[in-house]
Amino acid sequence: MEDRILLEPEGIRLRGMARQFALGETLDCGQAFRWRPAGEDRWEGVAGGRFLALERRGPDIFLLGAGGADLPFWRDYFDLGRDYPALEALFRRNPPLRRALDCCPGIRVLRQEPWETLCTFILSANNNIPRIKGIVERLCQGWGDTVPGTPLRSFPPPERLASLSVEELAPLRAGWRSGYLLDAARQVAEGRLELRELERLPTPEALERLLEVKGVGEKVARCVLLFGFGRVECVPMDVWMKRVMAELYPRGFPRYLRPYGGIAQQTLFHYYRTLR
DNA sequence: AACCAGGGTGATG
DNA sequence: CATCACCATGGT
Repeated sequence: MEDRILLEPEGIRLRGMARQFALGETLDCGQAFRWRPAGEDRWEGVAGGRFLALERRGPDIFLLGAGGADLPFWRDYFDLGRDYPALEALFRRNPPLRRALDCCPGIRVLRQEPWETLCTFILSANNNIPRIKGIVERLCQGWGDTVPGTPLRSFPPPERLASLSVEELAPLRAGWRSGYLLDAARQVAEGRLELRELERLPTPEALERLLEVKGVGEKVARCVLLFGFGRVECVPMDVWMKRVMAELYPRGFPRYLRPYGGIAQQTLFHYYRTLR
């Protein structure tokens, strides 16, 4: 894997990884909300306070503008250390998953920042993806920090939001979710919720703690654990996945899939949501 | 106009 | 534990 990661003047080249990194399907499949298309096989966005452009060139993926100092961050964010080809081989032993993979291979599960993930999935409750994106963008534009070299802004830190009122958040047009957002911000800002501490906890206990945040139920908590803490065994059960599980896996995932249920889920979710 | 959207809460059986 | 109205907003 390391031999595929090359530092070049333009940025970081991921040699031969296009096959295991479908840009559009990964960046715009409802796990992250700040990436936007910027041309053929090109996407742009902000994470961790940094701007990044991704581009597919033939078999390679380029992380344009990223240097050696940024590599550790993007390696974590894009889960570059995981052997996705091996995972795909495992998934292909399962017929429903094989059908989904034949249609849309290369979907990765990102490991985003816990705070941003918590907020965006609080905002996702009974909401649709385009509108979630709009709310998140307005949140960043309103209270985020500038990102060098771009008109974009970073995701606002908890302390920035903790001092606000629901009235001040009205421009977000997030509706009743604004109150939940503020509760989370205050818990984190006041040290009552230590996201760094959750990192260390076993998944069931981290889940319990997340459920204590207002507006966070089972589904949102599992999204946070999966997309923000890399707990790839977590399977968020939204309306789509409930249908998929009822129809295709009435007895749950087979045992060999369970350690990676969250990654399997993301491909199944995308397949059955877009192509049904 | 009614229904839906990667749900959650609080109040009822 | 299961169900249900309700929540605010925007799109069909």
